[in-house]
Amino acid sequence: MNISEKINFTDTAPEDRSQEDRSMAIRESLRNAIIDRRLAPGTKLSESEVGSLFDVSRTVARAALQMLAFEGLVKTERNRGAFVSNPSPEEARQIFASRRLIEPGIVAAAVERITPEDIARFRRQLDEEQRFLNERGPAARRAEIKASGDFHLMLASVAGNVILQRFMDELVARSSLVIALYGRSGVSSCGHSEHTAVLDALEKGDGERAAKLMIHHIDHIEADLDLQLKQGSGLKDALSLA
Amino acid sequence: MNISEKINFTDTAPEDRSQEDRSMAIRESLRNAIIDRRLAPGTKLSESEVGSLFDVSRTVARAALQMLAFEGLVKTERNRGAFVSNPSPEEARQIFASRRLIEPGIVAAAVERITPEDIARFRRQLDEEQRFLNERGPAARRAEIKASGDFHLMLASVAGNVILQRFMDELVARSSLVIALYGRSGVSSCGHSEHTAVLDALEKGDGERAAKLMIHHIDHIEADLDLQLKQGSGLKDALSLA
DNA sequence: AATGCCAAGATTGCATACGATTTGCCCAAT
DNA sequence: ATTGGGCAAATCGTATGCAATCTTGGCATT
Repeated sequence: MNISEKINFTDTAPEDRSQEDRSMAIRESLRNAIIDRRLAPGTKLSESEVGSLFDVSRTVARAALQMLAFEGLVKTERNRGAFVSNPSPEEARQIFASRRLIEPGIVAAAVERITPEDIARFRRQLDEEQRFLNERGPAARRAEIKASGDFHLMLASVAGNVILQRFMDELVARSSLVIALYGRSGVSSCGHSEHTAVLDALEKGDGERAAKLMIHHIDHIEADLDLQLKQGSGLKDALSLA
Repeated sequence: MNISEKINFTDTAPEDRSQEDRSMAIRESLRNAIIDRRLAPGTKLSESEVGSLFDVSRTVARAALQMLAFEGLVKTERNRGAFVSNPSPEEARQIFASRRLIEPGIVAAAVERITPEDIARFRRQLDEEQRFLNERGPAARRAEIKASGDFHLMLASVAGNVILQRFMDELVARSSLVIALYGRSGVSSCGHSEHTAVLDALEKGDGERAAKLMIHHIDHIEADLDLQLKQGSGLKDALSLA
């Protein structure tokens, strides 16, 4: 099984100023492939394979994998390699608990700083989201998941706290993995209407309401998951070893 | 100027099971050196120097520096090297804003899970903190800052969310840097009595009150900073370049 | 004396080589 | 037929070498 066809090499931002760091570009590309499920959880990402795919040596491929490991998107096992993370139900719960804690604060900060231009950008983003929602096929599904996460990231961006923004980057990415593994209804996973409701409250300057809506939204996402089932890999988990 | 004397090679945990990863040990050692100010902000950490200090090649030293860069403790400039971070006042504000958001949630989670054994551990920790507070000299100051941060980390640990725990790891470490740069009264920086007050509320099961006390505590730490002054290095900052 | 320029030294970015560890397979022995 | 041992392939961990880039010191010029 080759992963080459799963990678979209045009992922790198067009404004790729002077190849700042090639490992960063590789990280972005792999990140995108993981969060919209072109790379399934458990997939092995060997250093040499990644390296030859991007025409770099193992050194720089390794750096990219280390970064992904740091943000929890891949897990590395010593002398074995890197694998796309397979978050456990417990991990999933902690991810959403963290989001429930952080996102209301982000909303509260955003309501103070959001501009009409921001609102317009959000509306465009939501339109696109809607578009993918109406389409069929796996590609549209992927795009929808991505767009849905982007809404939360845009919110973090206008909140203006780069640290929280980075935390959200990680949480949204890992949420995508969790939804891929445990999502049940799938399409309705990240209710589009709830995004617009949050945005409406923000536009009216009602931070309280926006924060409440956001919490409900996160609750709904988590409620759509089936976190009871043990993941299939079994044994290790069944025996709760390692 | 040699940094070798600033590093404490016994930092690595005694339970160093089978050298899991040498770069991790180096990271820990450097981290500790940074957060208790043996390495001042702005200090250059060259790959070869770090490597020879720990008797490893540049490859593994580099990995350690990359990890530290990821958690914001060092900044790397392309083709120039890695430097201990020099957080700006704005960064400092964002760090404390993040803590104000996250720590009350951690306290709320901790009150549900804390055990009498945990309480006893906390009391011992606070006693030690007090001990350092009474001593004089830079070594005691450093130990006090470290112990004060450890209180917050222990809290995150009993809260039981490993993701938030990692976020707090980063935030506490960066806070130490900020206090080193902008702290004014220094010793009273992280009021010891406020820690005991939080713990008392936790012991009584009063999560509401503990969370409120924690917010006030964070406010006090930040209020003790002087974030108006531009950092001394001048010029670059005065012109707000780079 | 101050400024601009150039070359030498130092340091990083990256690739590659080699040893160590793990995995998988094959074959023999029970 | 199943189990156990051992060898081979694959992959990772680490060191090191080379090219590119940046810094620094000195020298010439204004």
